[in-house]
Amino acid sequence: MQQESRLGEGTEEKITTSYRAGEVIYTAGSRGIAWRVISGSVRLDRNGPDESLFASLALRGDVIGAETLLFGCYSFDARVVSPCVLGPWLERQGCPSGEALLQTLAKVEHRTANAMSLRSGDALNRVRRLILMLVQEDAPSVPSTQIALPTLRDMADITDLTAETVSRAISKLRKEGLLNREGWRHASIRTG
Amino acid sequence: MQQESRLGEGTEEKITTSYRAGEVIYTAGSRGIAWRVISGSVRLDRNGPDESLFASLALRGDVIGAETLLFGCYSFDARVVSPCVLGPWLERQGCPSGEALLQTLAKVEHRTANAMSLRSGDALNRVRRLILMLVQEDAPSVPSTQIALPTLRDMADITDLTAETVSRAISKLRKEGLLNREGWRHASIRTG
DNA sequence: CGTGAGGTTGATCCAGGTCAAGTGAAGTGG
DNA sequence: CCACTTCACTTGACCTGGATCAACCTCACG
Repeated sequence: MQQESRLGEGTEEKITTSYRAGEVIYTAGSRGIAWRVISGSVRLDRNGPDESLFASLALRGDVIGAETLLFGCYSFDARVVSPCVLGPWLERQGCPSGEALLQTLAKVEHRTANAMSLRSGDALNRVRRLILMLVQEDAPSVPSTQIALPTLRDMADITDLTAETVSRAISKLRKEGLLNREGWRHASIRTG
Repeated sequence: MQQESRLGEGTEEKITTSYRAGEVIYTAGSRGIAWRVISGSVRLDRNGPDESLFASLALRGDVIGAETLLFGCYSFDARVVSPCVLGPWLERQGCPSGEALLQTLAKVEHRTANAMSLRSGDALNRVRRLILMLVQEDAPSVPSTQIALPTLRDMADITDLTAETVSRAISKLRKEGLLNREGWRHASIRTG
């Protein structure tokens, strides 16, 4: 957790927290509040008996840790995939409204379908879909935009490939012209 | 949809509907209510631009079609994987309670993690996990139990394998002794 | 009984896993 | 400011698990 800032936004004041790539936001079993992803991306992992397994990917607008309102603690580990900003969800305590919950529920189901699609098809398309997903959710409808790429390890976990295969896929995407390298682990993407 | 029955259950009367394997419960875009899965299993598919893609698997206790309360129509296709019984969810209309929605939300996130785990590891373990998932959710803590196996096609879609590979995996599981054939597309499973 | 959909099994091929040997960038201590 | 370390990424060579293609079998149902 790097910084906290108070931003006036519309009529209400919001508190947000920025996280850097690789940071742990929370771990399963610990206590805390539910968060909304303002920007960036977060991976949720189920820490199974043996090791930690990728469970799903939260992007801008998604709510993470909602189960804490029910169980009092988190069910998953949350780690930053690309630098992100979080804000508290449902600041005013008490019984959350049905409407907000229904929207969150619909979003989670959509997110599930997206995550599953990242594990179908060949390596090149999985990685392409992942990168487009990260960009489009962050900055929709811009012809060319910048992105902070996740680590190969994260992309490999998400797509169920190896880091080597992801690296090769990204090389191909660069040759294709989808990605242009822009410094260390940053790229610009052609979305047109 | 094969039959409707009214069952006294506790103090309240419930209406349930039984579906046979392969039946379509609803399609994306159509109107209807939200359902709770009483038994059996249902696959939800996103009908993408090209073809229908597996999005997630609903088991006993899961709610499907909740998005209809928000959008007025379904977002996914729902098809029966193994014979199932559904009941309406939130019979009395109006704003659903926060508690019930939170539970449903937590269940969906759990379901996502389960579905993702069916697309990790080698073919044998994916199929094994799928079968154990279908059994455990249906009849927990029984040493040996019966199961109506889904079609190879369904199992292949869910695990992102081919039908041939699933068939070979099931043969191995039979040799292992996990599965015993009991007639056409039925089996008993050793859960001890 | 005949037909068709689903399941099984074998042979072959290749995408991606695995192993290994680099390279480049960000730090770190002198 | 510069060695030195370290971690992430890259690239090559090889091998294997599962896809693909094909032939066949089995049950359910009309």
